[in-house]
Amino acid sequence: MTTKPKRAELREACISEAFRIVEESGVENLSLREVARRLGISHQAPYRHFASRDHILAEIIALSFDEFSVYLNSRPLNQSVHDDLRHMGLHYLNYAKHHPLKYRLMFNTPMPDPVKHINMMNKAQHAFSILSERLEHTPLRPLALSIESSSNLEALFVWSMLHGLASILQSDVLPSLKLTTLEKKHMIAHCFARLSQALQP
Amino acid sequence: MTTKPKRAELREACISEAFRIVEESGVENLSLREVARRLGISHQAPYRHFASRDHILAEIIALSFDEFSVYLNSRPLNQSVHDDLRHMGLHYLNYAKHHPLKYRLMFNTPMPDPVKHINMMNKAQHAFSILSERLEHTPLRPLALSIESSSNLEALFVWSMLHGLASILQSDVLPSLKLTTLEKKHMIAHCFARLSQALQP
DNA sequence: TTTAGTTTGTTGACACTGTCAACAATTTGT
DNA sequence: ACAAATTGTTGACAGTGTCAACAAACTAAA
Repeated sequence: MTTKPKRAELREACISEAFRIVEESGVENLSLREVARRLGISHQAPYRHFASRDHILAEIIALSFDEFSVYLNSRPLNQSVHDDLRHMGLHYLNYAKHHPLKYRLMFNTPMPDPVKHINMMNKAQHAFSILSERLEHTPLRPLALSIESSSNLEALFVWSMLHGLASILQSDVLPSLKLTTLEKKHMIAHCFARLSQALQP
Repeated sequence: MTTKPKRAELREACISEAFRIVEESGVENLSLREVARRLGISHQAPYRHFASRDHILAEIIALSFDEFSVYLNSRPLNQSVHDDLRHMGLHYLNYAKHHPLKYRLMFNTPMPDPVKHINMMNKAQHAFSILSERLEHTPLRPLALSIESSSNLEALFVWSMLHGLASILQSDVLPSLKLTTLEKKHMIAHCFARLSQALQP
C-alpha cells in the first residue's frame, strides 16, 4: 500500500495505484474500492477525480500505450530496414510476453467509449504510427496492381500477424492444441519467416 | 424469456439461455442470476447444475466453438486448394464480423481453468484442426531449410493473421487510426494478398 | 484576516453480482 | 410405500459501482 497522498495529488496517486493493480492481477481485478483501500482513503474519494470506473480505466490504458510505444522504440538500431522491422516485431512480442496483463488491457479489454476518451485513443494511434512509419521507409515486395497498398495497410497487415501471434501465445487454448515441443519452439521463427516472404522484395 | 422448463431439462435450458444472453449483450453481462430470472427459477437453482459461473461459461464457450467449426466447414467448395484456403479465411472473418460477441467469448475472454474444462478445450482444438488439415493438403511456398515447417505451424501462422485481423476489425481502436476510407475498404483484400505472397509457391 | 464559496473527502445507502448454508419439495430406487 | 438422493427455494454475506447528504479543507474576495 502506498503512503497516503496529499490533496491534489490524489488523482495521480489513484492512476498509478490502479496501474499497479492491473500489472499485478489484471484488469478484471481492478476496482475503485480497492484503489481507495490501498491509498487509505474512503471508497468515494476517487469519484471526485474520475466520473466512473471507465474514466480511470481510460487513463491507465493511455499509460500502457505510452509504455508500449516507448518499448517499441527502445529496440536496438539495425543496419538493414528489414532487420529493423524484424526486431520491432520481436520487441512487440516481447512486450506482450513480459507484460501480458497490460497487453490484454490495451488490446483485449472492452474499451470505454472511445469518443469520451480521446487522449487514450491518441496514445493508441501513436503506437500504431510507430509501426506505420517504420513500414513507410521499408521497401516491400510489390503487389498485384489490383491490390491497394499504403504504409498504413502494410502496418495493419504486420500488426494483424503480431497481435494474432501475441494473443495466441498467451492464450489458454494454446496448450491444448497438441503441438510438438519442436513446433512450440519454432512458432515465432516460422511466423517471422512467412512474414518475410510476404514482405521482402 | 423462455418458458419455465421441466426438471432435468434445466441444465440444458440454462446453457441455451446463457448462450442467448452472450449473443445479445456479451459475456460481461452474463450472470447466473439473470439466467435464473429469465427461466423463472430461483437464483440458486442453476447451482445444482453448475458448480460455478466458470462452469456454465465453459459450456457456452464449447458451444461457440462447435458453431464456429460448423461455420468454417460450411464454406462453398472451391476448385483450387488456395482458393479454398482463401475462402476459409474469409469465412473466418465473416464469423467474427457477424457474431462479434461470440467471437470475443471464444478468443478474448479470460478462460476458466482449461484443465477443469477439457470438453471446451477439445472443441477449440477441433476448430484449429480444421485449419491445420486444410493446410496439410495445400502445397506451400518452400521456406529456408533452417526454418521448421509443419501443417500445424502453417496453421498457426494463418490463424495469427486471421485472428489479429478479426480482432483489429472489431476493435474500438480502429476508428481512431486515421485511415482513409479507401484504406478501410481494402484492408481485408490487402492482408489476403500479402498472405498469398507468403504462402503461394 | 475573516468570511463566503468551491472543491474535495466521508458516511451511508441501494442495486447488483457470485456463492454458501439451511431447509423444502420432488424424484428415484427398493 | 417409504427411505434416500436429487433438485429447488429462501436467506444471508461479501464484494462491486454509484448516488445522495454531509463535513472538512482549501481558495478567493472583503
